[in-house]
Formats: sequence, C-alpha cells, structure tokens
Amino acid sequence: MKKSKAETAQTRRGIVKTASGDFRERGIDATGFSGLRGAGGLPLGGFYRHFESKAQLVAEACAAGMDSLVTSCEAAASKVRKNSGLEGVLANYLSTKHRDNRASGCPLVALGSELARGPESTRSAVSEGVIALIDLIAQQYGGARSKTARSRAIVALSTMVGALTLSRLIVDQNLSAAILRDAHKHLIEGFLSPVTSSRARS
Amino acid sequence: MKKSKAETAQTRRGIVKTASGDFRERGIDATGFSGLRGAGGLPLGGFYRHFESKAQLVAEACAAGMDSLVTSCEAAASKVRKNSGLEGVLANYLSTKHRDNRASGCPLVALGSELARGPESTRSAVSEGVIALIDLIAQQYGGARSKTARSRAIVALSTMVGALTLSRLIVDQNLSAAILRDAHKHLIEGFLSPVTSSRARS
DNA sequence: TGTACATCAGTGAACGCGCGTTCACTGATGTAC
DNA sequence: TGTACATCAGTGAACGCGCGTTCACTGATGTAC
Repeated sequence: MKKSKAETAQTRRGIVKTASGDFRERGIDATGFSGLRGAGGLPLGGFYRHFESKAQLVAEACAAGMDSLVTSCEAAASKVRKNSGLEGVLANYLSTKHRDNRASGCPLVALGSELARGPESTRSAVSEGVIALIDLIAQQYGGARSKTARSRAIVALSTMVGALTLSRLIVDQNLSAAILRDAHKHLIEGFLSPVTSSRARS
Repeated sequence: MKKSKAETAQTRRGIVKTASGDFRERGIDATGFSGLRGAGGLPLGGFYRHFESKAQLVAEACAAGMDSLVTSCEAAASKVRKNSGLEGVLANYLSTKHRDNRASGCPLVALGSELARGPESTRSAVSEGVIALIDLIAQQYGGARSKTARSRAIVALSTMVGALTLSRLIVDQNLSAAILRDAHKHLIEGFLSPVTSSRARS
C-alpha cells in the first residue's frame, strides 16, 4: 500500500531520527536494522525505498546528530546572559547528564572512533558540524573571524570532547565527575582571563 | 601437537600483541578472528586454548595497548631535558604521525566510543592506564600528589584526547593539522605560565 | 636414567545466528487524458 | 470532474556471508614411577 508524499517524508525523517539516537546509544556496527526500525516499525525490506544502503543512513543520521548538537549549543549560548554564552554551552556539554545520555548527546564522543574509520561521506558531514561548533565557540571568544578566537575555540572543543570521552569510560565515578568539573573550571577561567598565557612565555 | 610451555606463552603474547594493533586499526567489533590470527597464523579453534572468549582477549589487548602508551609517554618525558617532560609527551602525542598511525597509537582515541559501551572488565583495565597517564603528566606539572597539578594533568589529557579524536575525523587536512598545533601550543604555553588563570578571575 | 601414560596446544571442519541486501508482491496514491 | 493506469511505499520471506564458538581429533611435551 503506497503512502502519500507527506507520509513518506515523515517515515523517512522518523528513520533518520531514531537511527541517529540508536547509533549513538549502541554504536553503528552494533546496530542492525532490527535494532532501529524507525517510526511505525517499518520492516526490514522497506528501508531500501528510502536509502540506498546502510552507509547512506549512517551519513544522514550523523549529520542530523551534529545538527541537533549545534542547535542545542546555540540555544544554550543565547540563554545565559550574565557571564557569557560559553558558560551555557559548557554547563550542558560537561555535565553528568550529558555523560549518561549517549543517545541524545554529542555524536563526536558517542561515535568518534567509529567515525574516524568511516567513509568520507560520513566524515565530511560530521566535519561540517565540527566547523559550525568551532565558529559558535569562537563567537563567544570574540568573533568567528578572529584567528586567536578560533584557536581558542579549537582548543576548548578538543578539551570538551576529550573530557566527555574520558568521563564515559572511567570506572571510578569520582574521577569521572572530576574530569568534567576540572575541564569546565579550566575553560571558564581561561575564558575570563584573555591572552594571559602567551605573555608569560619565556 | 602440543607445544612447550615457553612456546605456548609466546603464542599467547603474540595473539595479544597483534590483536591490540588490529583492534585499534579496524575497531573491536569489526575485527573478527580471521582478521587477527596472531604470530604463526593460529587457526580459529586454537584461540580458545588461550582465552575464554573474545571479550577476554579484548580486555587484555586494551590493557596491553594502554601499557605501551604509558611506557612510550614515560620514555618521551624523560628524553627531553631542556624544557620539560611535557614537551616530549606532547610532541609525540599531538603529531600527524600519531594521527596517521592508529594501530600503534593511543587506544583511548582509537577505541574510545567502543570502550565506553564495553564491559567493565575492559573499562577498568583502561581506567588504570588513564590514571597512570594522569600521574605521569601531573609529575611534569609539579607532582602527582599536588591537587592542582592533577587537575591540570586531567585537563591536559582531555585536550590531547579530544584534539587527536577531532584531527582523525576532520576531512580538511589543514584544519586537522591546525587542531593538533593549536592544542600543542596551548598546553605548552599554559605549562610555562603557572597559575595565571585563576588569579585573573573576576 | 628409561619407560608408560596423561596432558593439552594446535588443527580444521562444523554449528547456529544475525547481519545487509534482494526480491516478488500488494494496493493506495497520484497522474494522464 | 471522472475514469484508467502507472507509480512506488510498504510487506515479509529469502539470499549469502562472516561472525563467535564448539567439537573430535592429533601428537609432542611433560610427568609419574
């Protein structure tokens, strides 16, 4: 039974959305079609009416995941006004809540090592998201065009990704939480004291 | 045909060693027994004379990978004398050579997202390695006992892991290299200017 | 030290299972006239 | 606007494949006496 164009588009969007969460939750390789079947429980075969292959779904799901991360960071950045947007972004990203919610969290951390081995189609979609994040953070540091602001943003994003990665695999819950706390504190302090470090060079 | 105890131990070590590299190169899930077969090309069945399951091999291979990372960082830290050990560690870790050699590189980055979903047996082995790395870096910052040195070490390791992760998946080679460069520069500058940031707090 | 036997590392075929993908089929949707 | 037909989203069984694991078997090693 054929569905209307509107229904078809909705089915497709549902598949991408649920797959995006499923991949982050359980990993790409480890998630089979039986594990995802999007909105309405579409069976195995119908999948190929919407996507050429699993690889194509992976690419779209990763792109969607990065989009939603960028969107939520933008929202967090604009909500906080007393300090700066960075505080809002960090409070979300470097939280135990984020650490414990893989499915709706940062795809870079949830899928990082799988993505690095993935096809370029996926990696280029994710790369665009990374660049958008760098731009967003650089804006908090004084402007997406400024070279130093971009460098600081790159380092900040690296610290965020690394800290969340480590906090997810460390068994000791105290250390896991300390990693998030230390990274948060460091980035905020570094943000409040502009250009201190390079002056102190020997 | 039974082998001598010495030969048996050597076979086992060979399996763990090659598996450790193979897992980092292609991922744990994606590497089947046909893909690894350690020293001497041991066939599928013989594997179970040495290990209870694939999971056990994974845990041992990850532990071995972390051991070799810690060892190589210790060596790098003690080689450099003019600046400090940190410079040596960073020069190795945040290099394009490390980025392009997954099989012999940092397991945290090569397997990070897979490890986070893995069993506790694997994660606790890796956690020990992380703690050893934090200790090693904290020593460069002034002592593994000092609380601030440990915090700085945690942040530094986070930045290292995140920067390498990002540099591996970014498609644009210029940006990929810039990420490593920026992280390296930031950590060295931060190292040379102790305790600047917290004083500048508003 | 020499002999008899138990151990167990290595061999390679076989197992069930879930994967990604293909297929013929269905019937409502959308289009041509 | 009404009818006739082509399109194609969804269905569910089936495909080949490689996975992790098990198995009966082999023969040299290591041990008991």
